[in-house]
Amino acid sequence: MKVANVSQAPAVKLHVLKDACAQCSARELCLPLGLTDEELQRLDDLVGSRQKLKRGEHLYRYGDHFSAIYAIKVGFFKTDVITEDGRDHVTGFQMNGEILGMDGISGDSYTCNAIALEDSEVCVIPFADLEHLSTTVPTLQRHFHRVMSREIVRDHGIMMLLGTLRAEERLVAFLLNLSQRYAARGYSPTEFHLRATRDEIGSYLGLKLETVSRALSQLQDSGLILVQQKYIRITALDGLKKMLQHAQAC
Amino acid sequence: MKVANVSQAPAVKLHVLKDACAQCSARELCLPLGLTDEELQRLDDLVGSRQKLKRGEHLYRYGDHFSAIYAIKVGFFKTDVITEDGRDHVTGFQMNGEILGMDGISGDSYTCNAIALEDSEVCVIPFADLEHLSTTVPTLQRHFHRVMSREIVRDHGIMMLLGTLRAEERLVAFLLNLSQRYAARGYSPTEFHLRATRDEIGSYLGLKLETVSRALSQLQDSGLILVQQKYIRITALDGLKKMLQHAQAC
DNA sequence: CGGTCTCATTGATCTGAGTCAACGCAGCGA
DNA sequence: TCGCTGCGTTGACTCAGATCAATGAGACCG
Repeated sequence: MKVANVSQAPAVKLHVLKDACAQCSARELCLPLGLTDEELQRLDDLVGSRQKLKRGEHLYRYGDHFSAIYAIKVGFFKTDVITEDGRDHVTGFQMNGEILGMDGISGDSYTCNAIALEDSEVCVIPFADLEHLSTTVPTLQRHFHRVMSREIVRDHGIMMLLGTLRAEERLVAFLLNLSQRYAARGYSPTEFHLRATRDEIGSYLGLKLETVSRALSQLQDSGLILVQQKYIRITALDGLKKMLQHAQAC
Repeated sequence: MKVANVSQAPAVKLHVLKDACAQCSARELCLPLGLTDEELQRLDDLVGSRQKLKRGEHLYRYGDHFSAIYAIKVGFFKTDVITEDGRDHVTGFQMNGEILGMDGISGDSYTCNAIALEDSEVCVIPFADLEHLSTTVPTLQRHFHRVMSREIVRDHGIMMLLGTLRAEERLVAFLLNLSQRYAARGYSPTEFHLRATRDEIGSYLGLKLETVSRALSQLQDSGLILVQQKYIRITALDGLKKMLQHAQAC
């Protein structure tokens, strides 16, 4: 019995390593950018555990005690905030290689809900450990700061979108953003499945679900995209991009 | 000549210290929270210099090379982004004790413009030095992460505002936010001068300047505030707060 | 396989905010 | 002092997107 356990231990360990940062397909987009093998190993050790979520499950909720950030290994998430008067608003959609939970750092509790929109898996990164490790691995520290900063820049972009674009333009910006992120992951930039409902997309873009539906239909009628429920195919990528560049003409 | 310089040096140094973090009125809101005297001294050394700006001057521009973040010592700023099609959008207003420039970390260049809305003074914090110091002062590292996270949370709040609130509610949220920030600085929470024009406020809130003007007039007619150009006096703070809580009833 | 549930589409109507335009006011410089 | 300029206010009209309502399309399940 004991012997069997010991002999199996290395196999288990090997399995863990196979899933770890060094082999992760999301690696390039996640934290471990430009680390040496040795540093990478230390990051592997840092990642406490992986966590699987079924579609619809919460990764964390508003008010939960903050102790970790999460790197999405596979899957698709949304984050939303609930206002005091009950309305909710989707603040973002996150896909593999992206980091969730940085909103929790400032007040030691999460300020939004993170919900899996499909079966997903995340790497749990205990935040205290990350801070500790980054004092001795400057590359990691630097990269983490970049990740947080990128989140700020991204949010500014959304604020701009919400503040200045019209309904159809918002949809176009949303689709182009997805396209570009899928491309960065080696997926098709012109063909993908929306994981979110029209309602969730509308909430994110500051529109009603009917408006989202109409805008999609209109883009289809213009011959720029093809829509079948959640399946989207971009048939004129340049056409979409031009819509944003010439937006002021309207 | 030489002797004179030498004898003056300490006096200058003293003057610098008088302005430094330990004595700064913005201290509590800025970076040096909960540092020991010795750590505070090291932060003082870190702050490379102070920089004065006249009203209307840029602290930095979109595309400028990033090398420092800025702590506002006195004054009031706005940040804005310009879209590819020429429209611009105000992403935030910053006051003393707040940090500017974190958008520049991710891409080594600033992604927005920071403009003084009144004569201002900032502390220049070379970012490389900050990162270096924070590897040996955990409190500083922690606090900096909190500051970045708070920026993310704040942005989520604005996204919610832009996505779900109606014009008048946005104005109310804006005024309450200013009120609360002035209160945190020991100024009156019910009486202050707007530093921004109606156009800038409108851009920030995703409204046109006429709508901002109308909404202010309407709030005044409702007896909640008093408006005289840029001077604002909140006469019913609770009334304003209730407007946001009961917003869904509309 | 029919019933139910969720999500999406489309049409008709309404309305809040945008647009256009006129006017007022304060500050500034000649 | 006057006229200019930038900013703010207010009114009349328009329109993009919200609202209300009906219908359709899958997915799931007993």
